[in-house]
Amino acid sequence: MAEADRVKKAGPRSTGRPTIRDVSQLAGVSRMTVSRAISDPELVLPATREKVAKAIAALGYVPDRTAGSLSSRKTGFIALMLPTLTNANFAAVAHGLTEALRDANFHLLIAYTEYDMVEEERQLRNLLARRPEAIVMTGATHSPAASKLLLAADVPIIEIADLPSRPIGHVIGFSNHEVGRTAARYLIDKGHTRIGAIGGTVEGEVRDHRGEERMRGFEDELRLAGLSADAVLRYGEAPLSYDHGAAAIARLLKKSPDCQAVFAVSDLSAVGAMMQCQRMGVSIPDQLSLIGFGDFEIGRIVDPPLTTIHVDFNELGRRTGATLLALLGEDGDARPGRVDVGLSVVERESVSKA
Amino acid sequence: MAEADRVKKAGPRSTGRPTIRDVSQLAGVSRMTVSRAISDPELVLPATREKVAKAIAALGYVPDRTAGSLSSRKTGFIALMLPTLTNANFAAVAHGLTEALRDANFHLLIAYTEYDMVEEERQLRNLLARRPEAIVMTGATHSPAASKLLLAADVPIIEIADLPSRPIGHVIGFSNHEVGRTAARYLIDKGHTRIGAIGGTVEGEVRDHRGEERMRGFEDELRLAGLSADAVLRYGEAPLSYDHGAAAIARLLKKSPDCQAVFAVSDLSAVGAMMQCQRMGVSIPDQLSLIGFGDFEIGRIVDPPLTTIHVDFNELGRRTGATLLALLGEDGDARPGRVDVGLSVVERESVSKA
DNA sequence: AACAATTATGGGACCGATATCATCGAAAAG
DNA sequence: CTTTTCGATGATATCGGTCCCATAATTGTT
Repeated sequence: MAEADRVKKAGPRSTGRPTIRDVSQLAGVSRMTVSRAISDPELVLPATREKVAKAIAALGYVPDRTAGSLSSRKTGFIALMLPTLTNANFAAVAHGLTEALRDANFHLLIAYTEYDMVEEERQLRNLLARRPEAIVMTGATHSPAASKLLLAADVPIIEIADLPSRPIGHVIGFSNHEVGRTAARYLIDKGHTRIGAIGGTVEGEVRDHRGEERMRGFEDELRLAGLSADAVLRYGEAPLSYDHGAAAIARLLKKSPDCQAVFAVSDLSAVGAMMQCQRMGVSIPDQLSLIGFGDFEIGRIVDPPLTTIHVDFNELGRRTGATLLALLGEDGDARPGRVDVGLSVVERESVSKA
Repeated sequence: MAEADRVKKAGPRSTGRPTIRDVSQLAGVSRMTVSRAISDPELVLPATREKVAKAIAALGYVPDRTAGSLSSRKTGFIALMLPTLTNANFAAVAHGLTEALRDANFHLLIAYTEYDMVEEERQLRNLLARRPEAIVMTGATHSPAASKLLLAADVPIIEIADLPSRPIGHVIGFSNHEVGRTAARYLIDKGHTRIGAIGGTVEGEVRDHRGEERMRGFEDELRLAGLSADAVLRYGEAPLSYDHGAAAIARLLKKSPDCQAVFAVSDLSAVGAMMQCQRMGVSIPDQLSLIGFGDFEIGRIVDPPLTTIHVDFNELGRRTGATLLALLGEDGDARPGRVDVGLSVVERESVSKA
């Protein structure tokens, strides 16, 4: 019988909370049996399992995963790096991921970069100290040091919401460049020729790389169509919101009063711009067409409803979760995958008909 | 000199990543010195510190907090239980908290109940296994088992966004009952007598206890004023959003066509209701006054701007963070505190003037 | 100068689980 | 009836840090 376990008392550094040893002593079995009864019940006789369950309930025992993690070298953590949580789409990703990982008993460790690469690196280091079993990064632009840390981490890495040409690991995303191009094409197809855009990357310092990518795609498509990109305005800093859009559109229209159509890199800016137009007596879509990005709920609510480019962030979160589960499950398919969840134009009424 | 540390090789169960032992051997000091150089540099001579720093950089060493947590019995985790992340106010709380805890090197462990008490209990158990140093619960209505778990956890507990009469630990919140009463009083003051409300708790099964509390406060105030609470409609289930408000207001106006003013337990429902009224040709505020709760950004955007009840969730998150830091810092003031962050009416234009 | 106090560092046990291998009894195979 | 196989359980080392106490070196005290 488990003699060694029966006599051992809690050491001086113990927390006082019941441990697996207390359970084993009360149940009259070894610690290993308790461990198995919890994490792999089929290996234990039903009668034994019952005894253990009783002891657990009697003591109010809650296993310590910190200890378990150290021993098994599996922490059950997934690191998720987001620009911010106060953005419905990123929140949706986090939500979808949590959902997908819930039953596998993984926990998400979320960190926010606030669109700052230095902060990203700092946060990454903190995250790494928790020994996550996989890392999910939003975007694909990292500092050299951060890239090095990621490579050295030796765990699956998934870059999401982007489609980098030189990815570090797996990719589940969409092309932000294509978003911009699609927006431009859409406005061009509607017959506009004086076309502008508002986004948040001030000259010289890029914070929101994905937003900047959308701006570039937009510009590229304009040029391809032989149109001027003069009315593409970069103003303010991420995170972009209503106020940004309002200020940006005011500037833009002052600079380029003949502008017929505008792409906003975020629906939030787009809506802010819309409000500002109302205040300035600029009618949408009659005097100015507006297309956004992100398909935020608010775009359905405003009047006129906002035409926008939709990406299924929920799907993105779910796909990421499923990939993670596959990666961390059985064998761990090592081949880095690349998934493009695509995008689509949601036609509503903020763009004038061709 | 550290002879024992110099010879020891990595064991068979090692991950292969550099450990503190590798650093100590390369730097020619003991493990403890490395540990101190990292977490308490003042205890180590600058020259030694330098040697350690070099070794750390050379190896790309990242400390393992799992091991550190086990040993020090300080995990650096704060558990945060939220109904959902896809709600700007809760996201703001999470954001504010993260912000406040960032420099103290704490990590937030977030779990979502989806407004389900059974799920809350399950999530709580999972959270507890991570040995958080404090637990932040949204709301104050828990299952008996959950309450027992919380009590037994033996760590500071903060209940937020509510003002329970029999709290488990610290409280930082506001009275949801008072929110309802304030809304009712406001509408009454504006001269309305046929007053209704829409909220999401179906008869018999309460999911959103805080929302239900707001409904009750609303009803209580109506009764106090000698008004009928017949037009208080419970419909649908949390989480409440636009569609809920739209459906609910349609029902309500069908049932009580003479209703003059309506309180929605959430701005999201209120905005949905507003849209539905537009579709039905009911003019706001001329034919129907509308007041919401939560002061979501969208309320500023819609037309007419939504009158609502504001609670500073940001402040709530910050206060919670500060309290946590104090609690986990020096001495750990044991007296459970109680903070009411209050509430205020944001007068906009969705309520007709008296 | 002798002794106490302080500072810098090291040695070893320990935190609470699980990996791994050993053991033991019962059932299956020969 | 022995030998092999298998299923259930146990003993022990180990994961990678930090706590606690010991020790050596330095500084301060009278």
